[in-house]
Amino acid sequence: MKPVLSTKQKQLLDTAEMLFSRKGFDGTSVRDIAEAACINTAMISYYFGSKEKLMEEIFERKSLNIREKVDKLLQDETLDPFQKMYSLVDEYIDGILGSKRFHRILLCEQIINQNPSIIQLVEKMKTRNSECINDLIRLGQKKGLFKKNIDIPMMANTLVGTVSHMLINIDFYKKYHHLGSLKDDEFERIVKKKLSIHIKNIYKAILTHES
Amino acid sequence: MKPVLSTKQKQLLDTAEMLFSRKGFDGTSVRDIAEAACINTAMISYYFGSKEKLMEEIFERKSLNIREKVDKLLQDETLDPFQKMYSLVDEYIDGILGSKRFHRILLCEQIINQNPSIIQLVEKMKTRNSECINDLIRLGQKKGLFKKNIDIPMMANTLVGTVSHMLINIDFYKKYHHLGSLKDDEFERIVKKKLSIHIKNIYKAILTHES
DNA sequence: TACAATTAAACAAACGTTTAATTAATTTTG
DNA sequence: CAAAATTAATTAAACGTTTGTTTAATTGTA
Repeated sequence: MKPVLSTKQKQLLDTAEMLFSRKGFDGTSVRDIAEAACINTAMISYYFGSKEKLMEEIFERKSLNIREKVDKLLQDETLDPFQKMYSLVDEYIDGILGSKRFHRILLCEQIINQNPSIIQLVEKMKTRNSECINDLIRLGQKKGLFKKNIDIPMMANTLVGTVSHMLINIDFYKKYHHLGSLKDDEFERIVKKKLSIHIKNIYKAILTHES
Repeated sequence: MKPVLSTKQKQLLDTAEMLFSRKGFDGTSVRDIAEAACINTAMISYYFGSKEKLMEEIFERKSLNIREKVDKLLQDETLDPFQKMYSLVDEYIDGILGSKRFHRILLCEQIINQNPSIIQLVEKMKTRNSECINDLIRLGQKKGLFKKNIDIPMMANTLVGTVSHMLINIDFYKKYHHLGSLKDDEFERIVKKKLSIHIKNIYKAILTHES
């Protein structure tokens, strides 16, 4: 487990995450971060070693890991395979929209692969999360409820792709539905609900209908 | 119409696009670009005015605009609304996967909004392309083939999100399906085909089934 | 007294852009 | 048509900033 951080360290990580998500890693200077956090610039190297390692720290602390929750889902005998898949969908929606700033950074960082430690971390995360969907789908297939020949990474792709793209287009979405007057948390609730229904419909169709 | 470019100008734009898509705008220096293109650094300012304007030039020349093609689709009376939607899906797949480098830059740039001209350009592109899907869906609804109450931006979101996320995860996808030995163009053909079938299935389900 | 936290200043390197000089290409002129 | 004049293309060097990091001195705390 990662060591506990001081108030100032948390403040730096949080400010850095905020700036990285808005201006990108290379578009944010250590002076930007320090100034926004009202902390001396030298403290970043003092605490984390370097700007790169600060970024790694963010990734290590924020990576979405749903393995534990899926294990519980797999064992839960009160839920049928569909309900389990639906729970997974909601886990992803909550996980991604619940930490928008990190997942915006993640999106950029997946394209601009530079830091080897981060590449490795993301790769591991992808593999684990991919296995989760895999396990749940295999279960449904074993019970004869899901059809065979399902392109599992394509399923994952649509789930993460749809939610991630909402992250990018959320302002456009707000405008289109004339929801500008809504409070942020209320709008967020609606978006999550809409995404949830939408993706569950898709999953149901793909998992059952013959093509 | 944009003026014709010299060989060197095209070379610089192409090299810049390649580097921006791999290292990001801020992660790429003008010296990087010039060196990779074997052209003197000063030529970038000489030709384009600045690094920023070079980026704008890339966007102006590569932006995906499917309005024309959709207009033709709308008028084509040999196709039913489903076939028209399916054509749109393939247009997006070809458009995005056909210029991967630009669309990787676009993904990053949508998150890291900095350059006002590019924000405006992307906004316009989104609106136009969104209207296209809108028109096609309204047509199907008018003919009584598509169900009512379709969340159109959510449809667009799934289309673009799924294809864009493939752009990010294409190596992972290749590995998963053990297609590493395939030639690039052959693999690309397969991915496009798989995406096409997958998204058309989704669209068919959403456009017809009652939820 | 010792150790941790914090600071302002300094560091070399890299950044985007401009300059002034030179070479290449084109146009004008006799 | 060739020489001269003009414009365009290209170059190496320099410009002033900004970059991430380190230093050495100072303050706070146990």
